[in-house]
Amino acid sequence: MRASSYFAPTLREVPAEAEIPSHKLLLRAGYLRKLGAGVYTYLPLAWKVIRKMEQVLREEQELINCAEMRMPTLVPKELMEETGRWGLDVVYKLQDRRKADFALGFTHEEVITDLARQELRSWRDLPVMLYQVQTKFRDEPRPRGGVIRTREFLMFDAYSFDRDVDAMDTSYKAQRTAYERFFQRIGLRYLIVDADGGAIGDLDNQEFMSLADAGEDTVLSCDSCSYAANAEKCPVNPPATSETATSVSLEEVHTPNARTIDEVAAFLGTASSMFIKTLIYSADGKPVVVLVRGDHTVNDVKLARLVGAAELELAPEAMVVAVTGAPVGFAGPVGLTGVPIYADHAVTVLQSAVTGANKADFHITGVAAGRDFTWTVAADIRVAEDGDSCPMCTSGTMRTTRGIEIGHIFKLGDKYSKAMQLDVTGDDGKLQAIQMGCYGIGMSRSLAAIVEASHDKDGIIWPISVAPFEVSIVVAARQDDAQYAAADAIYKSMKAAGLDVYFDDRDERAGVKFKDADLMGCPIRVVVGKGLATGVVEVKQRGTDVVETVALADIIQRVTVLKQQLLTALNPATHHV
RNA sequence: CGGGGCGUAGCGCAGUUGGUAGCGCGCGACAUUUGGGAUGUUGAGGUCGCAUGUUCGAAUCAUGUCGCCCCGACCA
Repeated sequence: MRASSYFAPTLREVPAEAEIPSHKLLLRAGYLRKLGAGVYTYLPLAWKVIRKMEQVLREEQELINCAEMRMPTLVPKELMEETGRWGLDVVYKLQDRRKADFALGFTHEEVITDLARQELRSWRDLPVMLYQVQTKFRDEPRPRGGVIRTREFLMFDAYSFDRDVDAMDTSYKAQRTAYERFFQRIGLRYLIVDADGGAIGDLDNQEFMSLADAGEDTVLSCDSCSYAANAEKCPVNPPATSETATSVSLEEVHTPNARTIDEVAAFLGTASSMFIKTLIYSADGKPVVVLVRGDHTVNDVKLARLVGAAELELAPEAMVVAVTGAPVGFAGPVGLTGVPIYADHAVTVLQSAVTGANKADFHITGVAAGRDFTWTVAADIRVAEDGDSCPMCTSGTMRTTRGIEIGHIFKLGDKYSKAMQLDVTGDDGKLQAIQMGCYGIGMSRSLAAIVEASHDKDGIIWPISVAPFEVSIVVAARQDDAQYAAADAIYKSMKAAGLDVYFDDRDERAGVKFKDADLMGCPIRVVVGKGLATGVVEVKQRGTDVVETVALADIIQRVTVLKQQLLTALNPATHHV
């Protein structure tokens, strides 16, 4: 491709809307433009990267016998109602001229399951794995981070259909391997973490996380074993030792205007870890009391699963007053009756704690768990934190980092097949529900994740497997006939040699072209300039400062070898994450 | 949806006590330059997000509204 007739509008200044590196660079380097909040146009460069990612994905899916297909974007309301998802807030809805309702596909379990139940008859038809790469629509409450979370985005989604749980496990593992190879080949380092399945279910599911400061998720990983989990999933070990019982007695203390843990802790001069944080939740409209240590945070996901509530949120003020008899900020477990009390393990060993007195402007000190209050259920309901002991190997320590969720694989079991009567005749002649799995990769998000992980102050540094161009040629002085002729000849022969090459033949000053080349981020740069007088050109790898001088006659050969080396470095057989 | 911030030229921004708009970059032309975002001369480009109101007069004040960004909620 010749720059003189290409469309890659670069910006010298960073648009005010961008904050994270990938967003800034993708805008500046001419990959993306915003149309509205969470709605982006992928300019030629970005689209080319996406297409290259897709190609790698296709090769890997082919290896596990997963076939590409394409489902509609318009999904009839009736189908969505079968699984109860028509009413979800994230669904974009529209009507046709006959007033028929449709959803814009935000995922395709319903469509694929409908197809499968019409076509799959016998266990002999299984297994089947299918995938597509398609635009998804979700009415996100808050799009953010450029292309990290958008309302319209490109996603790979695959679905597996198996006769039983063992076969489903096999499909799940095959996809996991395909994912590992895919991410390695596109040069994106990742961590596989245990995750919460959200509304889709609570069977085995794992997320592929690209570690980045701009990530939306908190990831905990063990510094000793290989265990890692999303913070919303990560189990917390119960306290190893219980505190020795003390004979401190209860004392009511006046704490005027001190409502938060920090305020009361400062007022009393007591550490927040000695507090019992008492929160009133509304679980499907009914009050529930939750106790965690003052320095801990309630894990809403764990709590919702424990309580078994569909809707769980902090109770409105009126409910708090009704339950505790005090305004918000003075709740405590002592003397609370008639409401289920869920206590985190860490709370059940406290022996001289501070908590609210269920009375305005008063707290109680010297509170002993078991002696002064009891609980309905003691469980793990707090968010895991940096420094916690590992729930798997118990000898390691968990450390936190931020991560971008680039892939998620799920075992669905029979959740959708039962809801939608997807069954086949088994080898015993009886109908049985199919075991499903579903697998997703955020393509546009992965694009951003690569940039987050691979850039410097000058621009993007693409892994060669997905770079928009493998090589970029810069003619230092376009108006020098000899230079231009040489560069043009190199360009043509590189194309003939099968290299994906970008030729910056614009009549710009050399500096401008160098800056743009760095921004764009192609892995190999060839400069045709002064050296031409002695028959040489320069070769430089993006991200390094080593400049190689290569004889004109050897340039194709040299660049081809370099390309091969860079590709080999990304090969799953040799590339260890 | 709650909290905070911002809407003025393609991009980044300024605009005083209310008097009908400016700077830098970018863009066009010309000249001089030419290996890391050149310099000079000159030129084009704006219903100041939108609406209503106050006023002789509104980018500026008031009310409303729309949009965008960040934090939180939310995120199959």
